[in-house]
Amino acid sequence: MNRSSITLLTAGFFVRDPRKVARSLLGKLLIRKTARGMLVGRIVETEAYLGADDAAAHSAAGKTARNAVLWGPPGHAYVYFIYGNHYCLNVSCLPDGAPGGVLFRAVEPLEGIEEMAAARGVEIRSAGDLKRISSGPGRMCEALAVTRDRDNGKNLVSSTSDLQIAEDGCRVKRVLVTPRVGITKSADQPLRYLIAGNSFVSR
DNA sequence: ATATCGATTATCT
DNA sequence: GATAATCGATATG
Repeated sequence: MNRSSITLLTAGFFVRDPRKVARSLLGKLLIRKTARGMLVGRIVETEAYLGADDAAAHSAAGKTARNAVLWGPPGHAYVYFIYGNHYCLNVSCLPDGAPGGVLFRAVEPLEGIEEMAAARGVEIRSAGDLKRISSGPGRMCEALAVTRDRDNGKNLVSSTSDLQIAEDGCRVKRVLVTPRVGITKSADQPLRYLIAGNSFVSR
């Protein structure tokens, strides 16, 4: 990570098909600013959820109070609570008024690793323990202290936001595409994107 | 190593 | 009342 050349993504980055956004987000940075410093992870795994023709998307059944952010302006956080235990973070895609999003499934911890491990209750005794910090949507949210109350609807490409998506010039060599994880509807579609060979992806 | 299961609650039928 | 874009623990090979 080249710290001197970190730049925020623009809202325009997200005015595209979620499949394009999901693929393009690989290698980008997810940043949480805290009073104690920055938490930074490199995005290594995403899933696209299409507004239309995607039974697995939360937007499939229409706009509700829960999923309204998916219809809102691009580059905003859609956070939902699942299985009575976990939060999951998405970013809204497509122009204001059109539903669509990308789920963040895993990041590779880069900075603030001690803080993130502590938030997860993970003790770092070996290199392998690093992989348990943020390899999975629920784990990643816990590591970055992402919750619905705090972050749902937040602009992720605003310089004043404490949760941001940025880039540092990192180039991803090869991308793997597989079916999405944990869904029952439209489970066969290849809409999960991950950096080939990266060991910080989920399961 | 993989398989199965319980936790726990917002949301929708 | 059923389900869910998950995780961690436990059981078994």
